[in-house]
Amino acid sequence: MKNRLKVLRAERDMTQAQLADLLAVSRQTINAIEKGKFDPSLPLAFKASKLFETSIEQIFLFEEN
Amino acid sequence: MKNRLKVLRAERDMTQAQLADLLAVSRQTINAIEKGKFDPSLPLAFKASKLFETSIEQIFLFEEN
DNA sequence: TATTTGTGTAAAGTTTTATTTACATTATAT
DNA sequence: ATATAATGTAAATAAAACTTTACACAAATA
Repeated sequence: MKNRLKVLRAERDMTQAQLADLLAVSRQTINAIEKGKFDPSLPLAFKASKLFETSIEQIFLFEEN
Repeated sequence: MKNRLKVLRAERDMTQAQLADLLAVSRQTINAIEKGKFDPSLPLAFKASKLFETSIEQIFLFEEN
């Protein structure tokens, strides 16, 4: 699963730590998701979509397999 | 998190077991999600959205707290 | 009545997501 | 040049999602 978190952060001049705070997760979690180490939970994906005022589908790109 | 899986199934005359098969999870997982015992993973939410040809947001209703 | 089908649930175990602590590296600023 | 901020990563642990097996119950059906 790819995602646009890094770009969305950059557009808002936001650090991983700031995003982590806003989403109430650890900085390492944000880093791991950005680097594709694992997928966020659905609740976390929803929180990100609300924060960035867009849909989950516009942030996370699902790829089968 | 609420969801419309039961209705989406009913509209298609689909059992929990059939949906589980199509999403490649166990019947108990579908049941647990429908009953709100836990949230699906993001990949599973995506699979459901593709299967029902709609968005994640139209299937799963996020509620803070 | 007996059987089958669909659903609800529970316990034990595995896998995945997320945390905490910690340290290394890169870039920026003083 | 040195300090500071931001990022990458790793190991150990905790929490959540998911599996497997198993059983109970209600409704439909043979």
